Amino acid sequence: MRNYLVYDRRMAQLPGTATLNAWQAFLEAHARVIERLEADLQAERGLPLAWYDVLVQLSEVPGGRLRMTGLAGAVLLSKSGLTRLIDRMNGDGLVERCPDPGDRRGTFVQLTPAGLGRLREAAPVHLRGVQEHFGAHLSDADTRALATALRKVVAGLAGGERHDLVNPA
Amino acid sequence: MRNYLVYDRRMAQLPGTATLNAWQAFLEAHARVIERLEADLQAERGLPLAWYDVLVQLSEVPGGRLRMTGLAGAVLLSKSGLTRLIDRMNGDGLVERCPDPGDRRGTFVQLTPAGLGRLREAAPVHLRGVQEHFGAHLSDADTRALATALRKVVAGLAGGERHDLVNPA
DNA sequence: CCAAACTCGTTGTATGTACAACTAATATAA
DNA sequence: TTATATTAGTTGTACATACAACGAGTTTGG
Repeated sequence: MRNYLVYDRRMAQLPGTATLNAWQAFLEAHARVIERLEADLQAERGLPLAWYDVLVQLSEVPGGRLRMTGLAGAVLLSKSGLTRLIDRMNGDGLVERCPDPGDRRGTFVQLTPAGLGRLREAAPVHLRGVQEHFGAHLSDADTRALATALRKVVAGLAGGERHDLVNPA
Repeated sequence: MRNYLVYDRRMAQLPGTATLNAWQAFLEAHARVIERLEADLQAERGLPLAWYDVLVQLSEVPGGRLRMTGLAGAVLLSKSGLTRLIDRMNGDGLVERCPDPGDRRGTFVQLTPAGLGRLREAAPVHLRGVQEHFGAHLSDADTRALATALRKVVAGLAGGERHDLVNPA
């Protein structure tokens, strides 16, 4: 029986210099770009990046509404984190909570006209920032390579969930 | 007078689809990989990633000591955030505060033997995670392209600080 | 049907982080 | 030399987030 996969994993278990260099650049680029985007959006439109992210997710779905759990997944936040975030955004009138008639446990978060307005104001600032602080420094080839490589990472993580070897499902 | 630079910037002001794809992949990859690394290190060694980062920074400098401000910059934390983090790590005996004899305002953060021990235990877990969740999914070419591209982003940000056009320095 | 198991969202609580104000020490300049 | 400005680090306060426990609603198996 071939067991090269096990062997390969042992060989590949520790990252080499090239991987560590890429990892370090990845961390620093993320921290610095996010910091800049957050500062720009806050300074020019008074909007935290997390709020912008919620507005974008809602605006991209038909009806402008999502369930709490779905939205939490989309913006990479915990359920409780999203509850509080939606509290704050609701306080500012950017979203509303609506009951889900089909499942009375559930709550829809609905983008309001005011929320859409805020998003329309903020989007040019944010997109300019993405270009200025990220895209502008990359050649077309860089951009393609980056997207390709990082999609592999995301796909690999999704497919590489931890398995319980003692009690396999 | 040639003003194509101004023209170019206007043309390039908004990101195209390719840039947005790369940006989205970048965000998702970062969130998912960090989440996994944090969970692994916490589960297997009871060490938050932020603590690990401090230990690494201290271990990489001769004498195992850094000033608070320098360390704050290295781990991308605010001064006050670092004060509290060092409080906690000091409480666990992993670092110590030592006065700087040359500048009595200053404080050195000194890695303790216990801190070095924790780092030595944790490093294999963390490095395995970097390989498993990040490096393993990339070809050599991917890895090189990633490092190259992201270093350009970091360099571009460093050189592209915001200037105050009204009150130039 | 009904009871057990599950799911949805919120709440209590703890942790972590930032900003602004503060104290102490040092550097600068008249 | 002293007054002023600058720098290092800590502290008060507010905000943001996570985890665990919970109540309410829904699904599932018998």
